[in-house]
Amino acid sequence: MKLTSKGRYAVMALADLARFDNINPVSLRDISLRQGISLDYLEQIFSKLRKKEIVKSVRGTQGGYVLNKKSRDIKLTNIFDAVDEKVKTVQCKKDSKKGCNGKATKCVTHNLWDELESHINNFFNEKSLEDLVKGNNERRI
Amino acid sequence: MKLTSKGRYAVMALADLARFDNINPVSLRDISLRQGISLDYLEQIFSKLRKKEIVKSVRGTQGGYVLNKKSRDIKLTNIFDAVDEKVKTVQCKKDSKKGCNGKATKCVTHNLWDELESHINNFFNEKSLEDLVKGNNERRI
DNA sequence: TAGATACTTGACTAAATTAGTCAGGTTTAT
DNA sequence: ATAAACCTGACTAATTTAGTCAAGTATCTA
Repeated sequence: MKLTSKGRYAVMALADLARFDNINPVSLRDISLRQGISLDYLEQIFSKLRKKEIVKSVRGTQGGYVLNKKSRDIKLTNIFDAVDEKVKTVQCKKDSKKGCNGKATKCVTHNLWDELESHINNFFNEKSLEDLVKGNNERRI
Repeated sequence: MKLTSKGRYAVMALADLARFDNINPVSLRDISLRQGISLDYLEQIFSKLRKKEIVKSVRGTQGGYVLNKKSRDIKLTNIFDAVDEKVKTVQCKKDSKKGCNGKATKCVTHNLWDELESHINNFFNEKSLEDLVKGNNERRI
């Protein structure tokens, strides 16, 4: 199971976007400066977010990105999903179709990871971008 | 945040041990065969489990490993801890001592990861080896 | 006491992943 | 026109993982 910087950056960037996009699009350059994330890396991340319709892009001068949904409707699950940040546990090898590791039965840990996975997913399903921005007033415009 | 095969193997191996150690020590060779885990890798893992006093070793012919505590008293947290399987979220860079990424304030995601971390740790603190073995009757002696 | 079994330790490594960088575009407001 | 900003794909250094390999030491049993 992994949760890496890419996921964190995506959340940070979107939280930034949620606070600063009122009317005008927000440029990645601004986000890069404010959040201290490499511009090139942000571009990769936003490319994925756009494909999943979490943000919209506006090209050209004065362009940038805008949220494509209300921040309350963007759950962390959606974000992680978009950037391929899979919250998945280690899989048992499925040599046979019957059980784990080629055995006839499920391995002892099988249900455990399933349980954990739902546990974590529940957590991320509940949290929206709005929750994050509201709950944490870093705001200092 | 990571949860890799090492942690899963440790749990599988200990669950195996919990079921088969009645009087006699269980050899890693047996565990290796039953669970399909490389013997050499198991040795690394058990070396760590022994140092944390989760198992005891018995050398020589007919030797092997024995649980050092009751399976009800071995929590998954203890196991992961022993094999350096840290359930920790991505850290913010602490350039300054004040906040994240050298900023004066905490980053938006800071509390989020803390929350998630406790969420997961709670889960692992509750589960004991006994729970696993009981709940999942792969037993087919 | 010889030999086999099994633990013990440390060094090494191939493959995968991460967290980016780099280079070269295209679009559009001014 | 030109600069700002999006867009895309290829590349890479560093790290981690999931082991393997080698060379032991301890102890039981014949």
